[in-house]
Amino acid sequence: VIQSCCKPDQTNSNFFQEIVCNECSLDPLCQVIEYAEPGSGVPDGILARRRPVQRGEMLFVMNQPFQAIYAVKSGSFKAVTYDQTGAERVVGFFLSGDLIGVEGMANQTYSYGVRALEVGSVCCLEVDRLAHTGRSTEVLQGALITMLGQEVAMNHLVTSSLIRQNAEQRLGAFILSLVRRSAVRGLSQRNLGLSMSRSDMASYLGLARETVSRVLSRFQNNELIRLRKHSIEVLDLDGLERVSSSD
Amino acid sequence: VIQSCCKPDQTNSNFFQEIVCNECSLDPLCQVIEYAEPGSGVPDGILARRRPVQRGEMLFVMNQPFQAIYAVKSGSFKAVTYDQTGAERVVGFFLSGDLIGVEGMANQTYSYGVRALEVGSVCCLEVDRLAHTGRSTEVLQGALITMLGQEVAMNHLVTSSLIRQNAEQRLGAFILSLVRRSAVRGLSQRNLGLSMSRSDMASYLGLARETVSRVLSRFQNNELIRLRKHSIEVLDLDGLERVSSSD
DNA sequence: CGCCACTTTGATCCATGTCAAATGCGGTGG
DNA sequence: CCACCGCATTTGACATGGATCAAAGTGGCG
Repeated sequence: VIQSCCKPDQTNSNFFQEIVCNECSLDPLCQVIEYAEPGSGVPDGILARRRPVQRGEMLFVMNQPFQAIYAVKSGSFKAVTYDQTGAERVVGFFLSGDLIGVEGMANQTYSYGVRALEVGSVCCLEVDRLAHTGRSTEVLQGALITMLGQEVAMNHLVTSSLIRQNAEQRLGAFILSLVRRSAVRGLSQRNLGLSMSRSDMASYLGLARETVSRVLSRFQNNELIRLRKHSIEVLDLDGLERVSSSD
Repeated sequence: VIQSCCKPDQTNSNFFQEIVCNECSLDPLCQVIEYAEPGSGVPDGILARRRPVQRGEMLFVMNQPFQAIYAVKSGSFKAVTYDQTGAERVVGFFLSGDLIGVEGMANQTYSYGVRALEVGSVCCLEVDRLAHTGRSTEVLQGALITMLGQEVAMNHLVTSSLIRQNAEQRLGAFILSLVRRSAVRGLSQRNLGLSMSRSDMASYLGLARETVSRVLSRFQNNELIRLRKHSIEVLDLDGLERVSSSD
């Protein structure tokens, strides 16, 4: 029997709430794998397997040769590159159900590194081995093209809006994107885990740490959100939409 | 005989310098087509054909169903989206040899419109018909994945740097990107055609028109470039690299 | 309990957006 | 060929959002 991400390795006990497979971005690929012909020479348990990760652990580093794509089952991650001075630049966050590393497949190299923001677990699909599974390749490629295309389309939007938004709009939109991603996964839309530091958010949004802090405080004063230690409670969705989209 | 972009339709006389096929981004796909089996049922001249475009003409509009990918043979184009107020937002430029519309393939919809900045010509590859050419599909998909992956990787870079660069850095990097694209195509690296307006550049870079004007003037005063009517002469490449990368 | 990293808050300065006016350029009609 | 008009570009003056520097507050962990 082929080991897919839907059949977690029993040795990996995991105490955290995990996203179920049919809400997982990797699922289409897992499906493909399930449908691969028996006897295609694929060793059991190779294609997708669960793996726990520690806080701070790197899934892979920038410029490392491409090996696998990952699906986040629980926890959260940040994608980082480095500027000339060696300072970390956050270029993205990954939450439960997100796919990590898809675009590395094209260049055979990861264009950024990925670090875990908290303990969690991932499903790991070793694509180079998958290439030998026979006729499933075409279907896999189709799925991949769709994912890449969506990423490109989304990126265009994100880029072109981020660049001309002010600090309130960027942070509002950022929070809303977290809310929406929570909603898609069926999680609470009021309470958002905020596993990344203010510095990470600032780096991602192209703002100074202090500005992030100030704007979040302002949001709280205006009763749009309530700040907690490592989470925020969303009080006024409409209000957030208003500040983030006045464009 | 299959009509590829390498065999321009004689009825389309074109007076402008065109990029040769082996420098064209579409060439890998054209190659695939050449290698498609004879008798595969593909009508002659359908796969890729040359087409002239007028200044201001739209290749396709935003949200239009995906039909074809284009390769720029001559001329230049801008990709545009629209904000809530209906104002145009430039999200990219396409020059000779560039591919247009690749990511539309994934979603079956173009995520932006494309307008010609000057007279020119394109090769037009109608992908939906290509899907019926038989076994070439897998190779085509491979090429497509590579292109999309590169686009995603490049976008990550562009996004994450644009957002935290100041006006000089953005414009310097923009000019350098034009220089590099010229170099790849074997064109002059000193004289750059600047077919887009200052407003287009400003929109693309997320700056005010006035700021673009001021910074270009500053560049000229510092003898980095010389401004012409619709072109710029690059005087000091190293200087440009210096202003654009101090990050 | 105390250290250290992170966050918040305050004060100041500068880059860039905005408004306004001048200049330049291409096209059109006389 | 010239005069005029409209539009793009340039230049100037000013206002302000956010970066930067500085310092105080907060929380986690040994």
